[in-house]
Amino acid sequence: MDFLQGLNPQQRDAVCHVEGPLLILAGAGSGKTRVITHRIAYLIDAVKTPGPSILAVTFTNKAAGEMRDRVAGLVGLTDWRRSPVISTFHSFCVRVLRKDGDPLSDLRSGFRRDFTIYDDADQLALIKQVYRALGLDEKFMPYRAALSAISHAKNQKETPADFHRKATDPKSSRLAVIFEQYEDRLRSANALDFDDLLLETVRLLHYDEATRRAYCERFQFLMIDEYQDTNRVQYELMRLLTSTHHNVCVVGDEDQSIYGWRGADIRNILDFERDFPDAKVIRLEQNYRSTKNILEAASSVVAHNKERKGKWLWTHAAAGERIGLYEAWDAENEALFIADTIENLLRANSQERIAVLYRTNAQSRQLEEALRRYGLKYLVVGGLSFYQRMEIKDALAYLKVAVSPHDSISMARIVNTPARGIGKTTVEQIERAAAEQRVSFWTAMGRLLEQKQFGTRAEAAVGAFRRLVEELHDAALAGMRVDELLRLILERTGYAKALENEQSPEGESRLENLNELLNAAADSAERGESVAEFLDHAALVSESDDVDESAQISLLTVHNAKGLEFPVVFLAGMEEGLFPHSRSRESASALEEERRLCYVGMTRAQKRLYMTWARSRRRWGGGSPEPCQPSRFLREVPAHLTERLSAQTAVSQVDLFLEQHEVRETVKKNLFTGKTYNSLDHISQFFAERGIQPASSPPAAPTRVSKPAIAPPPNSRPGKGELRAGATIQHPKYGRGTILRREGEGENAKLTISFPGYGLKKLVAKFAGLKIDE
DNA sequence: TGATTCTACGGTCTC
DNA sequence: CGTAGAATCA
Repeated sequence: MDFLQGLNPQQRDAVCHVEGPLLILAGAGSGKTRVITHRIAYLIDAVKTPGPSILAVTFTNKAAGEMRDRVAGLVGLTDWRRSPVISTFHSFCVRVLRKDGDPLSDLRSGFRRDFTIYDDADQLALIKQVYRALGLDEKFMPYRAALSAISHAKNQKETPADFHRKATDPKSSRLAVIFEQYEDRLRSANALDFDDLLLETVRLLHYDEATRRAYCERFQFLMIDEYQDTNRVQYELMRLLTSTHHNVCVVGDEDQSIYGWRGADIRNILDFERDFPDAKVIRLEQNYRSTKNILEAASSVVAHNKERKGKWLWTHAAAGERIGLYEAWDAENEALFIADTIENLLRANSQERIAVLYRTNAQSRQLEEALRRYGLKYLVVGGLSFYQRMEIKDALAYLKVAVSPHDSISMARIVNTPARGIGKTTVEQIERAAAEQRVSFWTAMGRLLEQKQFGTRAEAAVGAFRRLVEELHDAALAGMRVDELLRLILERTGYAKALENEQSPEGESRLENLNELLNAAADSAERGESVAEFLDHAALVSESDDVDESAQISLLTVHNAKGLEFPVVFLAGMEEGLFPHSRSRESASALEEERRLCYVGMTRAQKRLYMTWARSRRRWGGGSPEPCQPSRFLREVPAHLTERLSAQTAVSQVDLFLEQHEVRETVKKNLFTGKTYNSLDHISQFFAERGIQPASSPPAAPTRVSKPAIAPPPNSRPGKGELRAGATIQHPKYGRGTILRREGEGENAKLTISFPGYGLKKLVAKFAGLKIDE
């Protein structure tokens, strides 16, 4: 097969370049992925490079999966042993550490290859624990701010000791203590956070020459996608992996660098030629995606930036329609305009794919409401993802604990879930002991138990819990399949039972989700993966991995839209303070990043681009609307490329005070069941990662959810002299009532009782002081 | 002890 | 408006 067929001269140059460093500056829509995949195929097929000696790194699992599929399609590889390694930075590092991480225990106390990964929810829980231990609350500094300070420090290779040394005021020395405890706790839990995955891999390769040499020899060719978004640590990793050869090809676009706040260092791409003086630079400037007008508008905006290498994209495409500008009265009107326009577009072409992009997730709600009023189906990307759901996090926490009982964050999550009588005081007691003795929660719990430090009630509860964890841990050690282990967990912990007993639509939905997780676990086990591997996958899925491009109408943040394209794009909320965001106003470089973000948004559009703004917008629910100024980015679009739009008649006709409430309710409900309804499909797809090409996904499911019926109370079975369902009782305050439901046994049983005139009450038998009516 | 209600507070993007 | 933590109640 000829991999050069259908490529333009620059693309062809890039594909044929074999030895030595290569920088590809690939403008938006210039066929970047095509070049990367063809180059890999070329290396394998024409240069006869063995697949496994090629490493290609991307930022998202989705991008990696797509690339794998496309390469496989080009060279017809079905045997994974001959395939190139295509993965994300994070997955790659996890693989290295799990396989060859042993020497790291010299550098990091307590490190073992069976470490757990802390995702950002875990990190948040961890920092909260640290705060609590130090008697701090968010008034000192928001959790997120502390985490981001720590993350930045780590990425600069700063230690808590450095922080202490630099600390001049009480606040920064307090922060140093937080940092120190955070790190301590990670170590005693044998856990690595996202930063650590990269950082420790770098330290390992730096420290252990044999390992480094092995990896350098194995990977003769290294390719890095989205190079403009790499941070300093990723850069170092790249340098280490190319320390014996310089066969590194990086692909990026400085105009699309939008992750500076996350530590991406734009210098990495700006300075590549200085780092590798013999680098060849290829510019891909022909755009194959957008119309001339859209391309020119976007280029004009980004041209206002100073920090760039400078390139000007061109296209053979026709001018196309002009950029539609709409000025709305308020945010609601803006949303209705968008919904109305979409309806018209769909009437003209029912197959049209449309995206509504916005700066902040909070904007999605109003847009959702408007689309619902029009009865339009849509898909929100990046809401609550499958793995962030409570029941899924709980189940995964149990799995993590089964694998590694020292994982204190997971332990804290499940120690009393479902409720088993280990209350706040007991948990605090154990946590205090753990912090004092610098051991894990699990170890501390065992010690306290042996020293008989608990009261009788707590002792029984903790003892039972310990036996439960031991049982699960033994099962995990014995190599039980992950789906069986999960089933065991759900059964032995009473988790599934508790949900069944709820008899509520919500409980049912949670059970369904857990079933879905079981399916994924079964698939994973079928592929011969261990429990730990299953957990690694779960930790490394990201929001943007479940973007479903086949959905007709997508709502997503501009950040999430990176790498995607849509025939029609709306950019909503183009206002000063929102886009560019108010947080970026002080710094020139932050403002440039906002501008690049705007550029990314605009260049997602193929045929038609709309930009809208509202003259007033309320910051949140109850507050009063605040006046807004149009975004400066709107002024940076040359006037001759735009057309002003006015509201369609339909918009003013929509009058919905009555409907509004209902719509709100529906949206709310949907937050629970429907918002990411597609991620259920995607989870199995994700776990099938290396597997078969997924069948093209069906269009988005209808989002008009029917209200779930309230479950009727279970049949009453009258019993004599007992607090049974159906019994009639007397309450000191509420008088006569009927027991509808009973949960649990003995004096701790919870009773749901209907009192005429007072409604339903949930009471605990031993506190309620009930008398049975004869 | 655990569930429910109340209150105070606050907002980017997220591997 | 939504959330998280505190206060309250049974």
